[in-house]
Amino acid sequence: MKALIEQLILTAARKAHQSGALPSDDFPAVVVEEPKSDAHGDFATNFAMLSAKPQKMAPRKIAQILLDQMENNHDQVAKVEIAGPGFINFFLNPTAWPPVVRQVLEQDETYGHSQLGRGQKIQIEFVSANPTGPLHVGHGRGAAVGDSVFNILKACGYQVHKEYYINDSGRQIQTLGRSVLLRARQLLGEEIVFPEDCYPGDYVKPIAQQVIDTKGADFVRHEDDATITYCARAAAQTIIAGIRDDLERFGITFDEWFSEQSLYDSGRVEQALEDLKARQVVYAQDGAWWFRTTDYGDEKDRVVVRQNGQTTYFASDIAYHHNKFQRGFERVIDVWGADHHGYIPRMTAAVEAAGWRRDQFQVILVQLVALLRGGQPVAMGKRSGEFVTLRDVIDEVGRDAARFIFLTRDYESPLDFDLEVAKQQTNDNPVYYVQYVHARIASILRKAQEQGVKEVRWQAAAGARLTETEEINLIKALDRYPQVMESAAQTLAPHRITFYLMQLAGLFHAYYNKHRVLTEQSDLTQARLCLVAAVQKVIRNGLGILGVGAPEQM
RNA sequence: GCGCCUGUAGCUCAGCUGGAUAGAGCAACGGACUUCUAAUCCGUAGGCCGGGGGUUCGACUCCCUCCAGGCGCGCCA
Repeated sequence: MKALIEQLILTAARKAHQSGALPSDDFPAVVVEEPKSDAHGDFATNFAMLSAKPQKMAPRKIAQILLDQMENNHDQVAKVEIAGPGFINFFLNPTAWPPVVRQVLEQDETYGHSQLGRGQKIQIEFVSANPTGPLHVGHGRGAAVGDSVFNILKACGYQVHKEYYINDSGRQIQTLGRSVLLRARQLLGEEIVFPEDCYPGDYVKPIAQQVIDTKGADFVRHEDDATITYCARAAAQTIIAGIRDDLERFGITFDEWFSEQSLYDSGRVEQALEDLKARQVVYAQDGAWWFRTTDYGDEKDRVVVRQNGQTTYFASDIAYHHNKFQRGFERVIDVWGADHHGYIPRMTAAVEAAGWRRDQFQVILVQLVALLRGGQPVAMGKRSGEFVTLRDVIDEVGRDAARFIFLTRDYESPLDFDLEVAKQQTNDNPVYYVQYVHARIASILRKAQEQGVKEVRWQAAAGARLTETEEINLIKALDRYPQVMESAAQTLAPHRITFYLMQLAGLFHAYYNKHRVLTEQSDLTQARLCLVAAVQKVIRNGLGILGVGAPEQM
């Protein structure tokens, strides 16, 4: 509907220019918005105001010229008027709205999809938690955001690939191996003071037991590199399997699990470093190799190969990101925890130094999550050895509530996740508010069937009976869904879908309480059944984007 | 000290990349179930958009500055 108004304005402007009424053909981008106040019509544009400068004319005068060109030859538009400093307000004919319902019903699960992305290849990487322990709530937020952004981009015609990067190399993993080894020896009765830098969590114990069971007690008595490496690999494997399991339970699967170690094994890290050397952006100093990231806006240069010859984490990350682009992705999106924001400049440098544009690399910085129970903070952190895992949260509050809550906030703002609130089935916890709409409509449809309604089919004549204010409001909201989706894709903002759904749900509940769908008049009943069926589809589609289920009953 | 994020109703947050009189939920108060699910709805009340400057027809939105909170500033990952 909005597109129609945009066309109307642009056409009028062109005609006005051709007839000489407007001197310039330097038109601003047509921006059509939906005014907050009904008094300002269904749609409004500031086109005339923005044209004031290029046309060297008063905004209201330009508006009048455009109006003259529009005539009133469009049956969807009832009235056009000039208001305030030069807004042009459009009032639509009430009959313009009902056909939207038909469109929703026809497009069904593809309603809201678009070709915005034109098949652009995007890689999105998220979670990528180190395999040194189970996932916590912070990872859950990143997972919910990443997966939802993936869904949005996919729906908007991008070719998206989602990936989990496994940090299965480096010192951290060795530390994990040592932790397992020491735990194993403790299990065998040895008195060992557990070192500060090792992982104290309970999840290490079963892994240690498993090593003892498969390799025997003698194996773990030797603390040599081979033994540690074995323990590390075994632990990482087990933990990754657990992570994968938790994510699946959270409704998330990846197209690819990408191993850091594989970058070393295939020589890609070395290759990436050679590339940087060839491009003369690395230099040797103090026995280490430095990447001149300051050339690309970083505040200091960064080490890629340490004095001791070992590469840094940054080095493999460079290799990984180069690899992403080499695989043909035109855009790369990383979802990181806010505590990693300091790495953006150097990663951007790495992308740019290798010849890609900096705007091809985007980082979604997800702010931290504070876990609460009844308003009181729950102790977190791996070092404390005891923490609430993502799995605990899913088990306690449910997958749908958890995912929805993670997306009820812009990811740029910090989130308090209160377990008590998440369990409550009140409006403090709007997931049920939205799901309830779906269930309610399902119930109406069941009831209709019981009453002998064979099918729900759109018919224009009957559709014209949708004239109640609440019905028009609902249809307008349905009409807006594709735009919300596109704006969510453009700004990578899944929470817009969440808020849209809450608003749509509110409109439906208001309608439901005021009007009956199943009436004595069969054509009116048909029209209303079509309307609510359309609402149900949009709710289902939207919840699907968020990774939340749409129940038939509650 | 420097960088990033945040600051909007008592609380939790939106505000559609600069639009008209700043919105929603919770909490408070008052109402609505013989009806398709009351996990719902209707109404009332609630504001110096952290402070101060600037940009312009117009600023919660953009720029500068100050204040407050969170996070980050390793040859760690």
